[in-house]
Order: sequence, then structure tokens, then C-alpha cells
Amino acid sequence: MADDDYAELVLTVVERIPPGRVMSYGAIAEYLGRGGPRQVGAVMSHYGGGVPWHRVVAANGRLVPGHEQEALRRHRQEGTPLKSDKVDMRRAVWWPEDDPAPLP
DNA sequence: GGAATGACGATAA
DNA sequence: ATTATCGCCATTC
Repeated sequence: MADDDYAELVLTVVERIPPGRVMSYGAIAEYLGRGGPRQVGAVMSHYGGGVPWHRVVAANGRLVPGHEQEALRRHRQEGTPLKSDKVDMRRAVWWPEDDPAPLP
């Protein structure tokens, strides 16, 4: 099934997000070039248990619904640019080509 | 097969 | 800044 592939792709990208940086659902979807923000969100909600899900935020900087407290705590821990209860996107938004991590 | 649903996004009021 | 609506897209009922 292709959707499992898609899920793995999403998870891979999420794992690639460096600490102190975040990526929006839409950004991930755009980067993958298929599906949409909601698909990414769906994958995260179901399969996102093994990746730094807190680094995935809504485009408006809102933290993950249902885990705001948790995500907020971790972000403070990692030094993510925060706006009180939201992420400072202007600084925190990250793009894969921004920081080409060496793939083994 | 059609309607409802959802860790979204952008815009309008 | 906050809330309300509409549009997107694939999955699920």
C-alpha cells in the first residue's frame, strides 16, 4: 500500500527536523509534493508516536492540539523560538534544504 | 457510492 | 487578536 509509504516518508521528514526548529503540516505536504496538510496531520496522529511530533506545528504557529502542554515544555527545553504559547514561525520555520543533513 | 471526518490553511468579519 | 467560513484531500462510516 502506498499510504504506508507515505506515512514513512512523513515520519522521515519529521525526524529530520533539527532541534529548535519546526515545520508546518502544509510545509511537509508541499515538500513531499503530494497529499495535503490534513494527510500529514492524519499520519502524525496515527503513526507519529515515534518521532519528534512536537516539532510539527500548524502554519499559524499553533502547537499540536491535545498536547500543547507537552510540546510547549519540550520546545522551551530545546530553545525553540516561542511566542508565549505559540511558536515564532518567522525564526523557527525550517526547510530541509535549509540544512542539508548528510544522509548515510 | 455518498456523506462525514480530521494533529490544516487562508481569508473574511 | 479571536471567531467564523470555505476550500483541500484522503480515509472512514
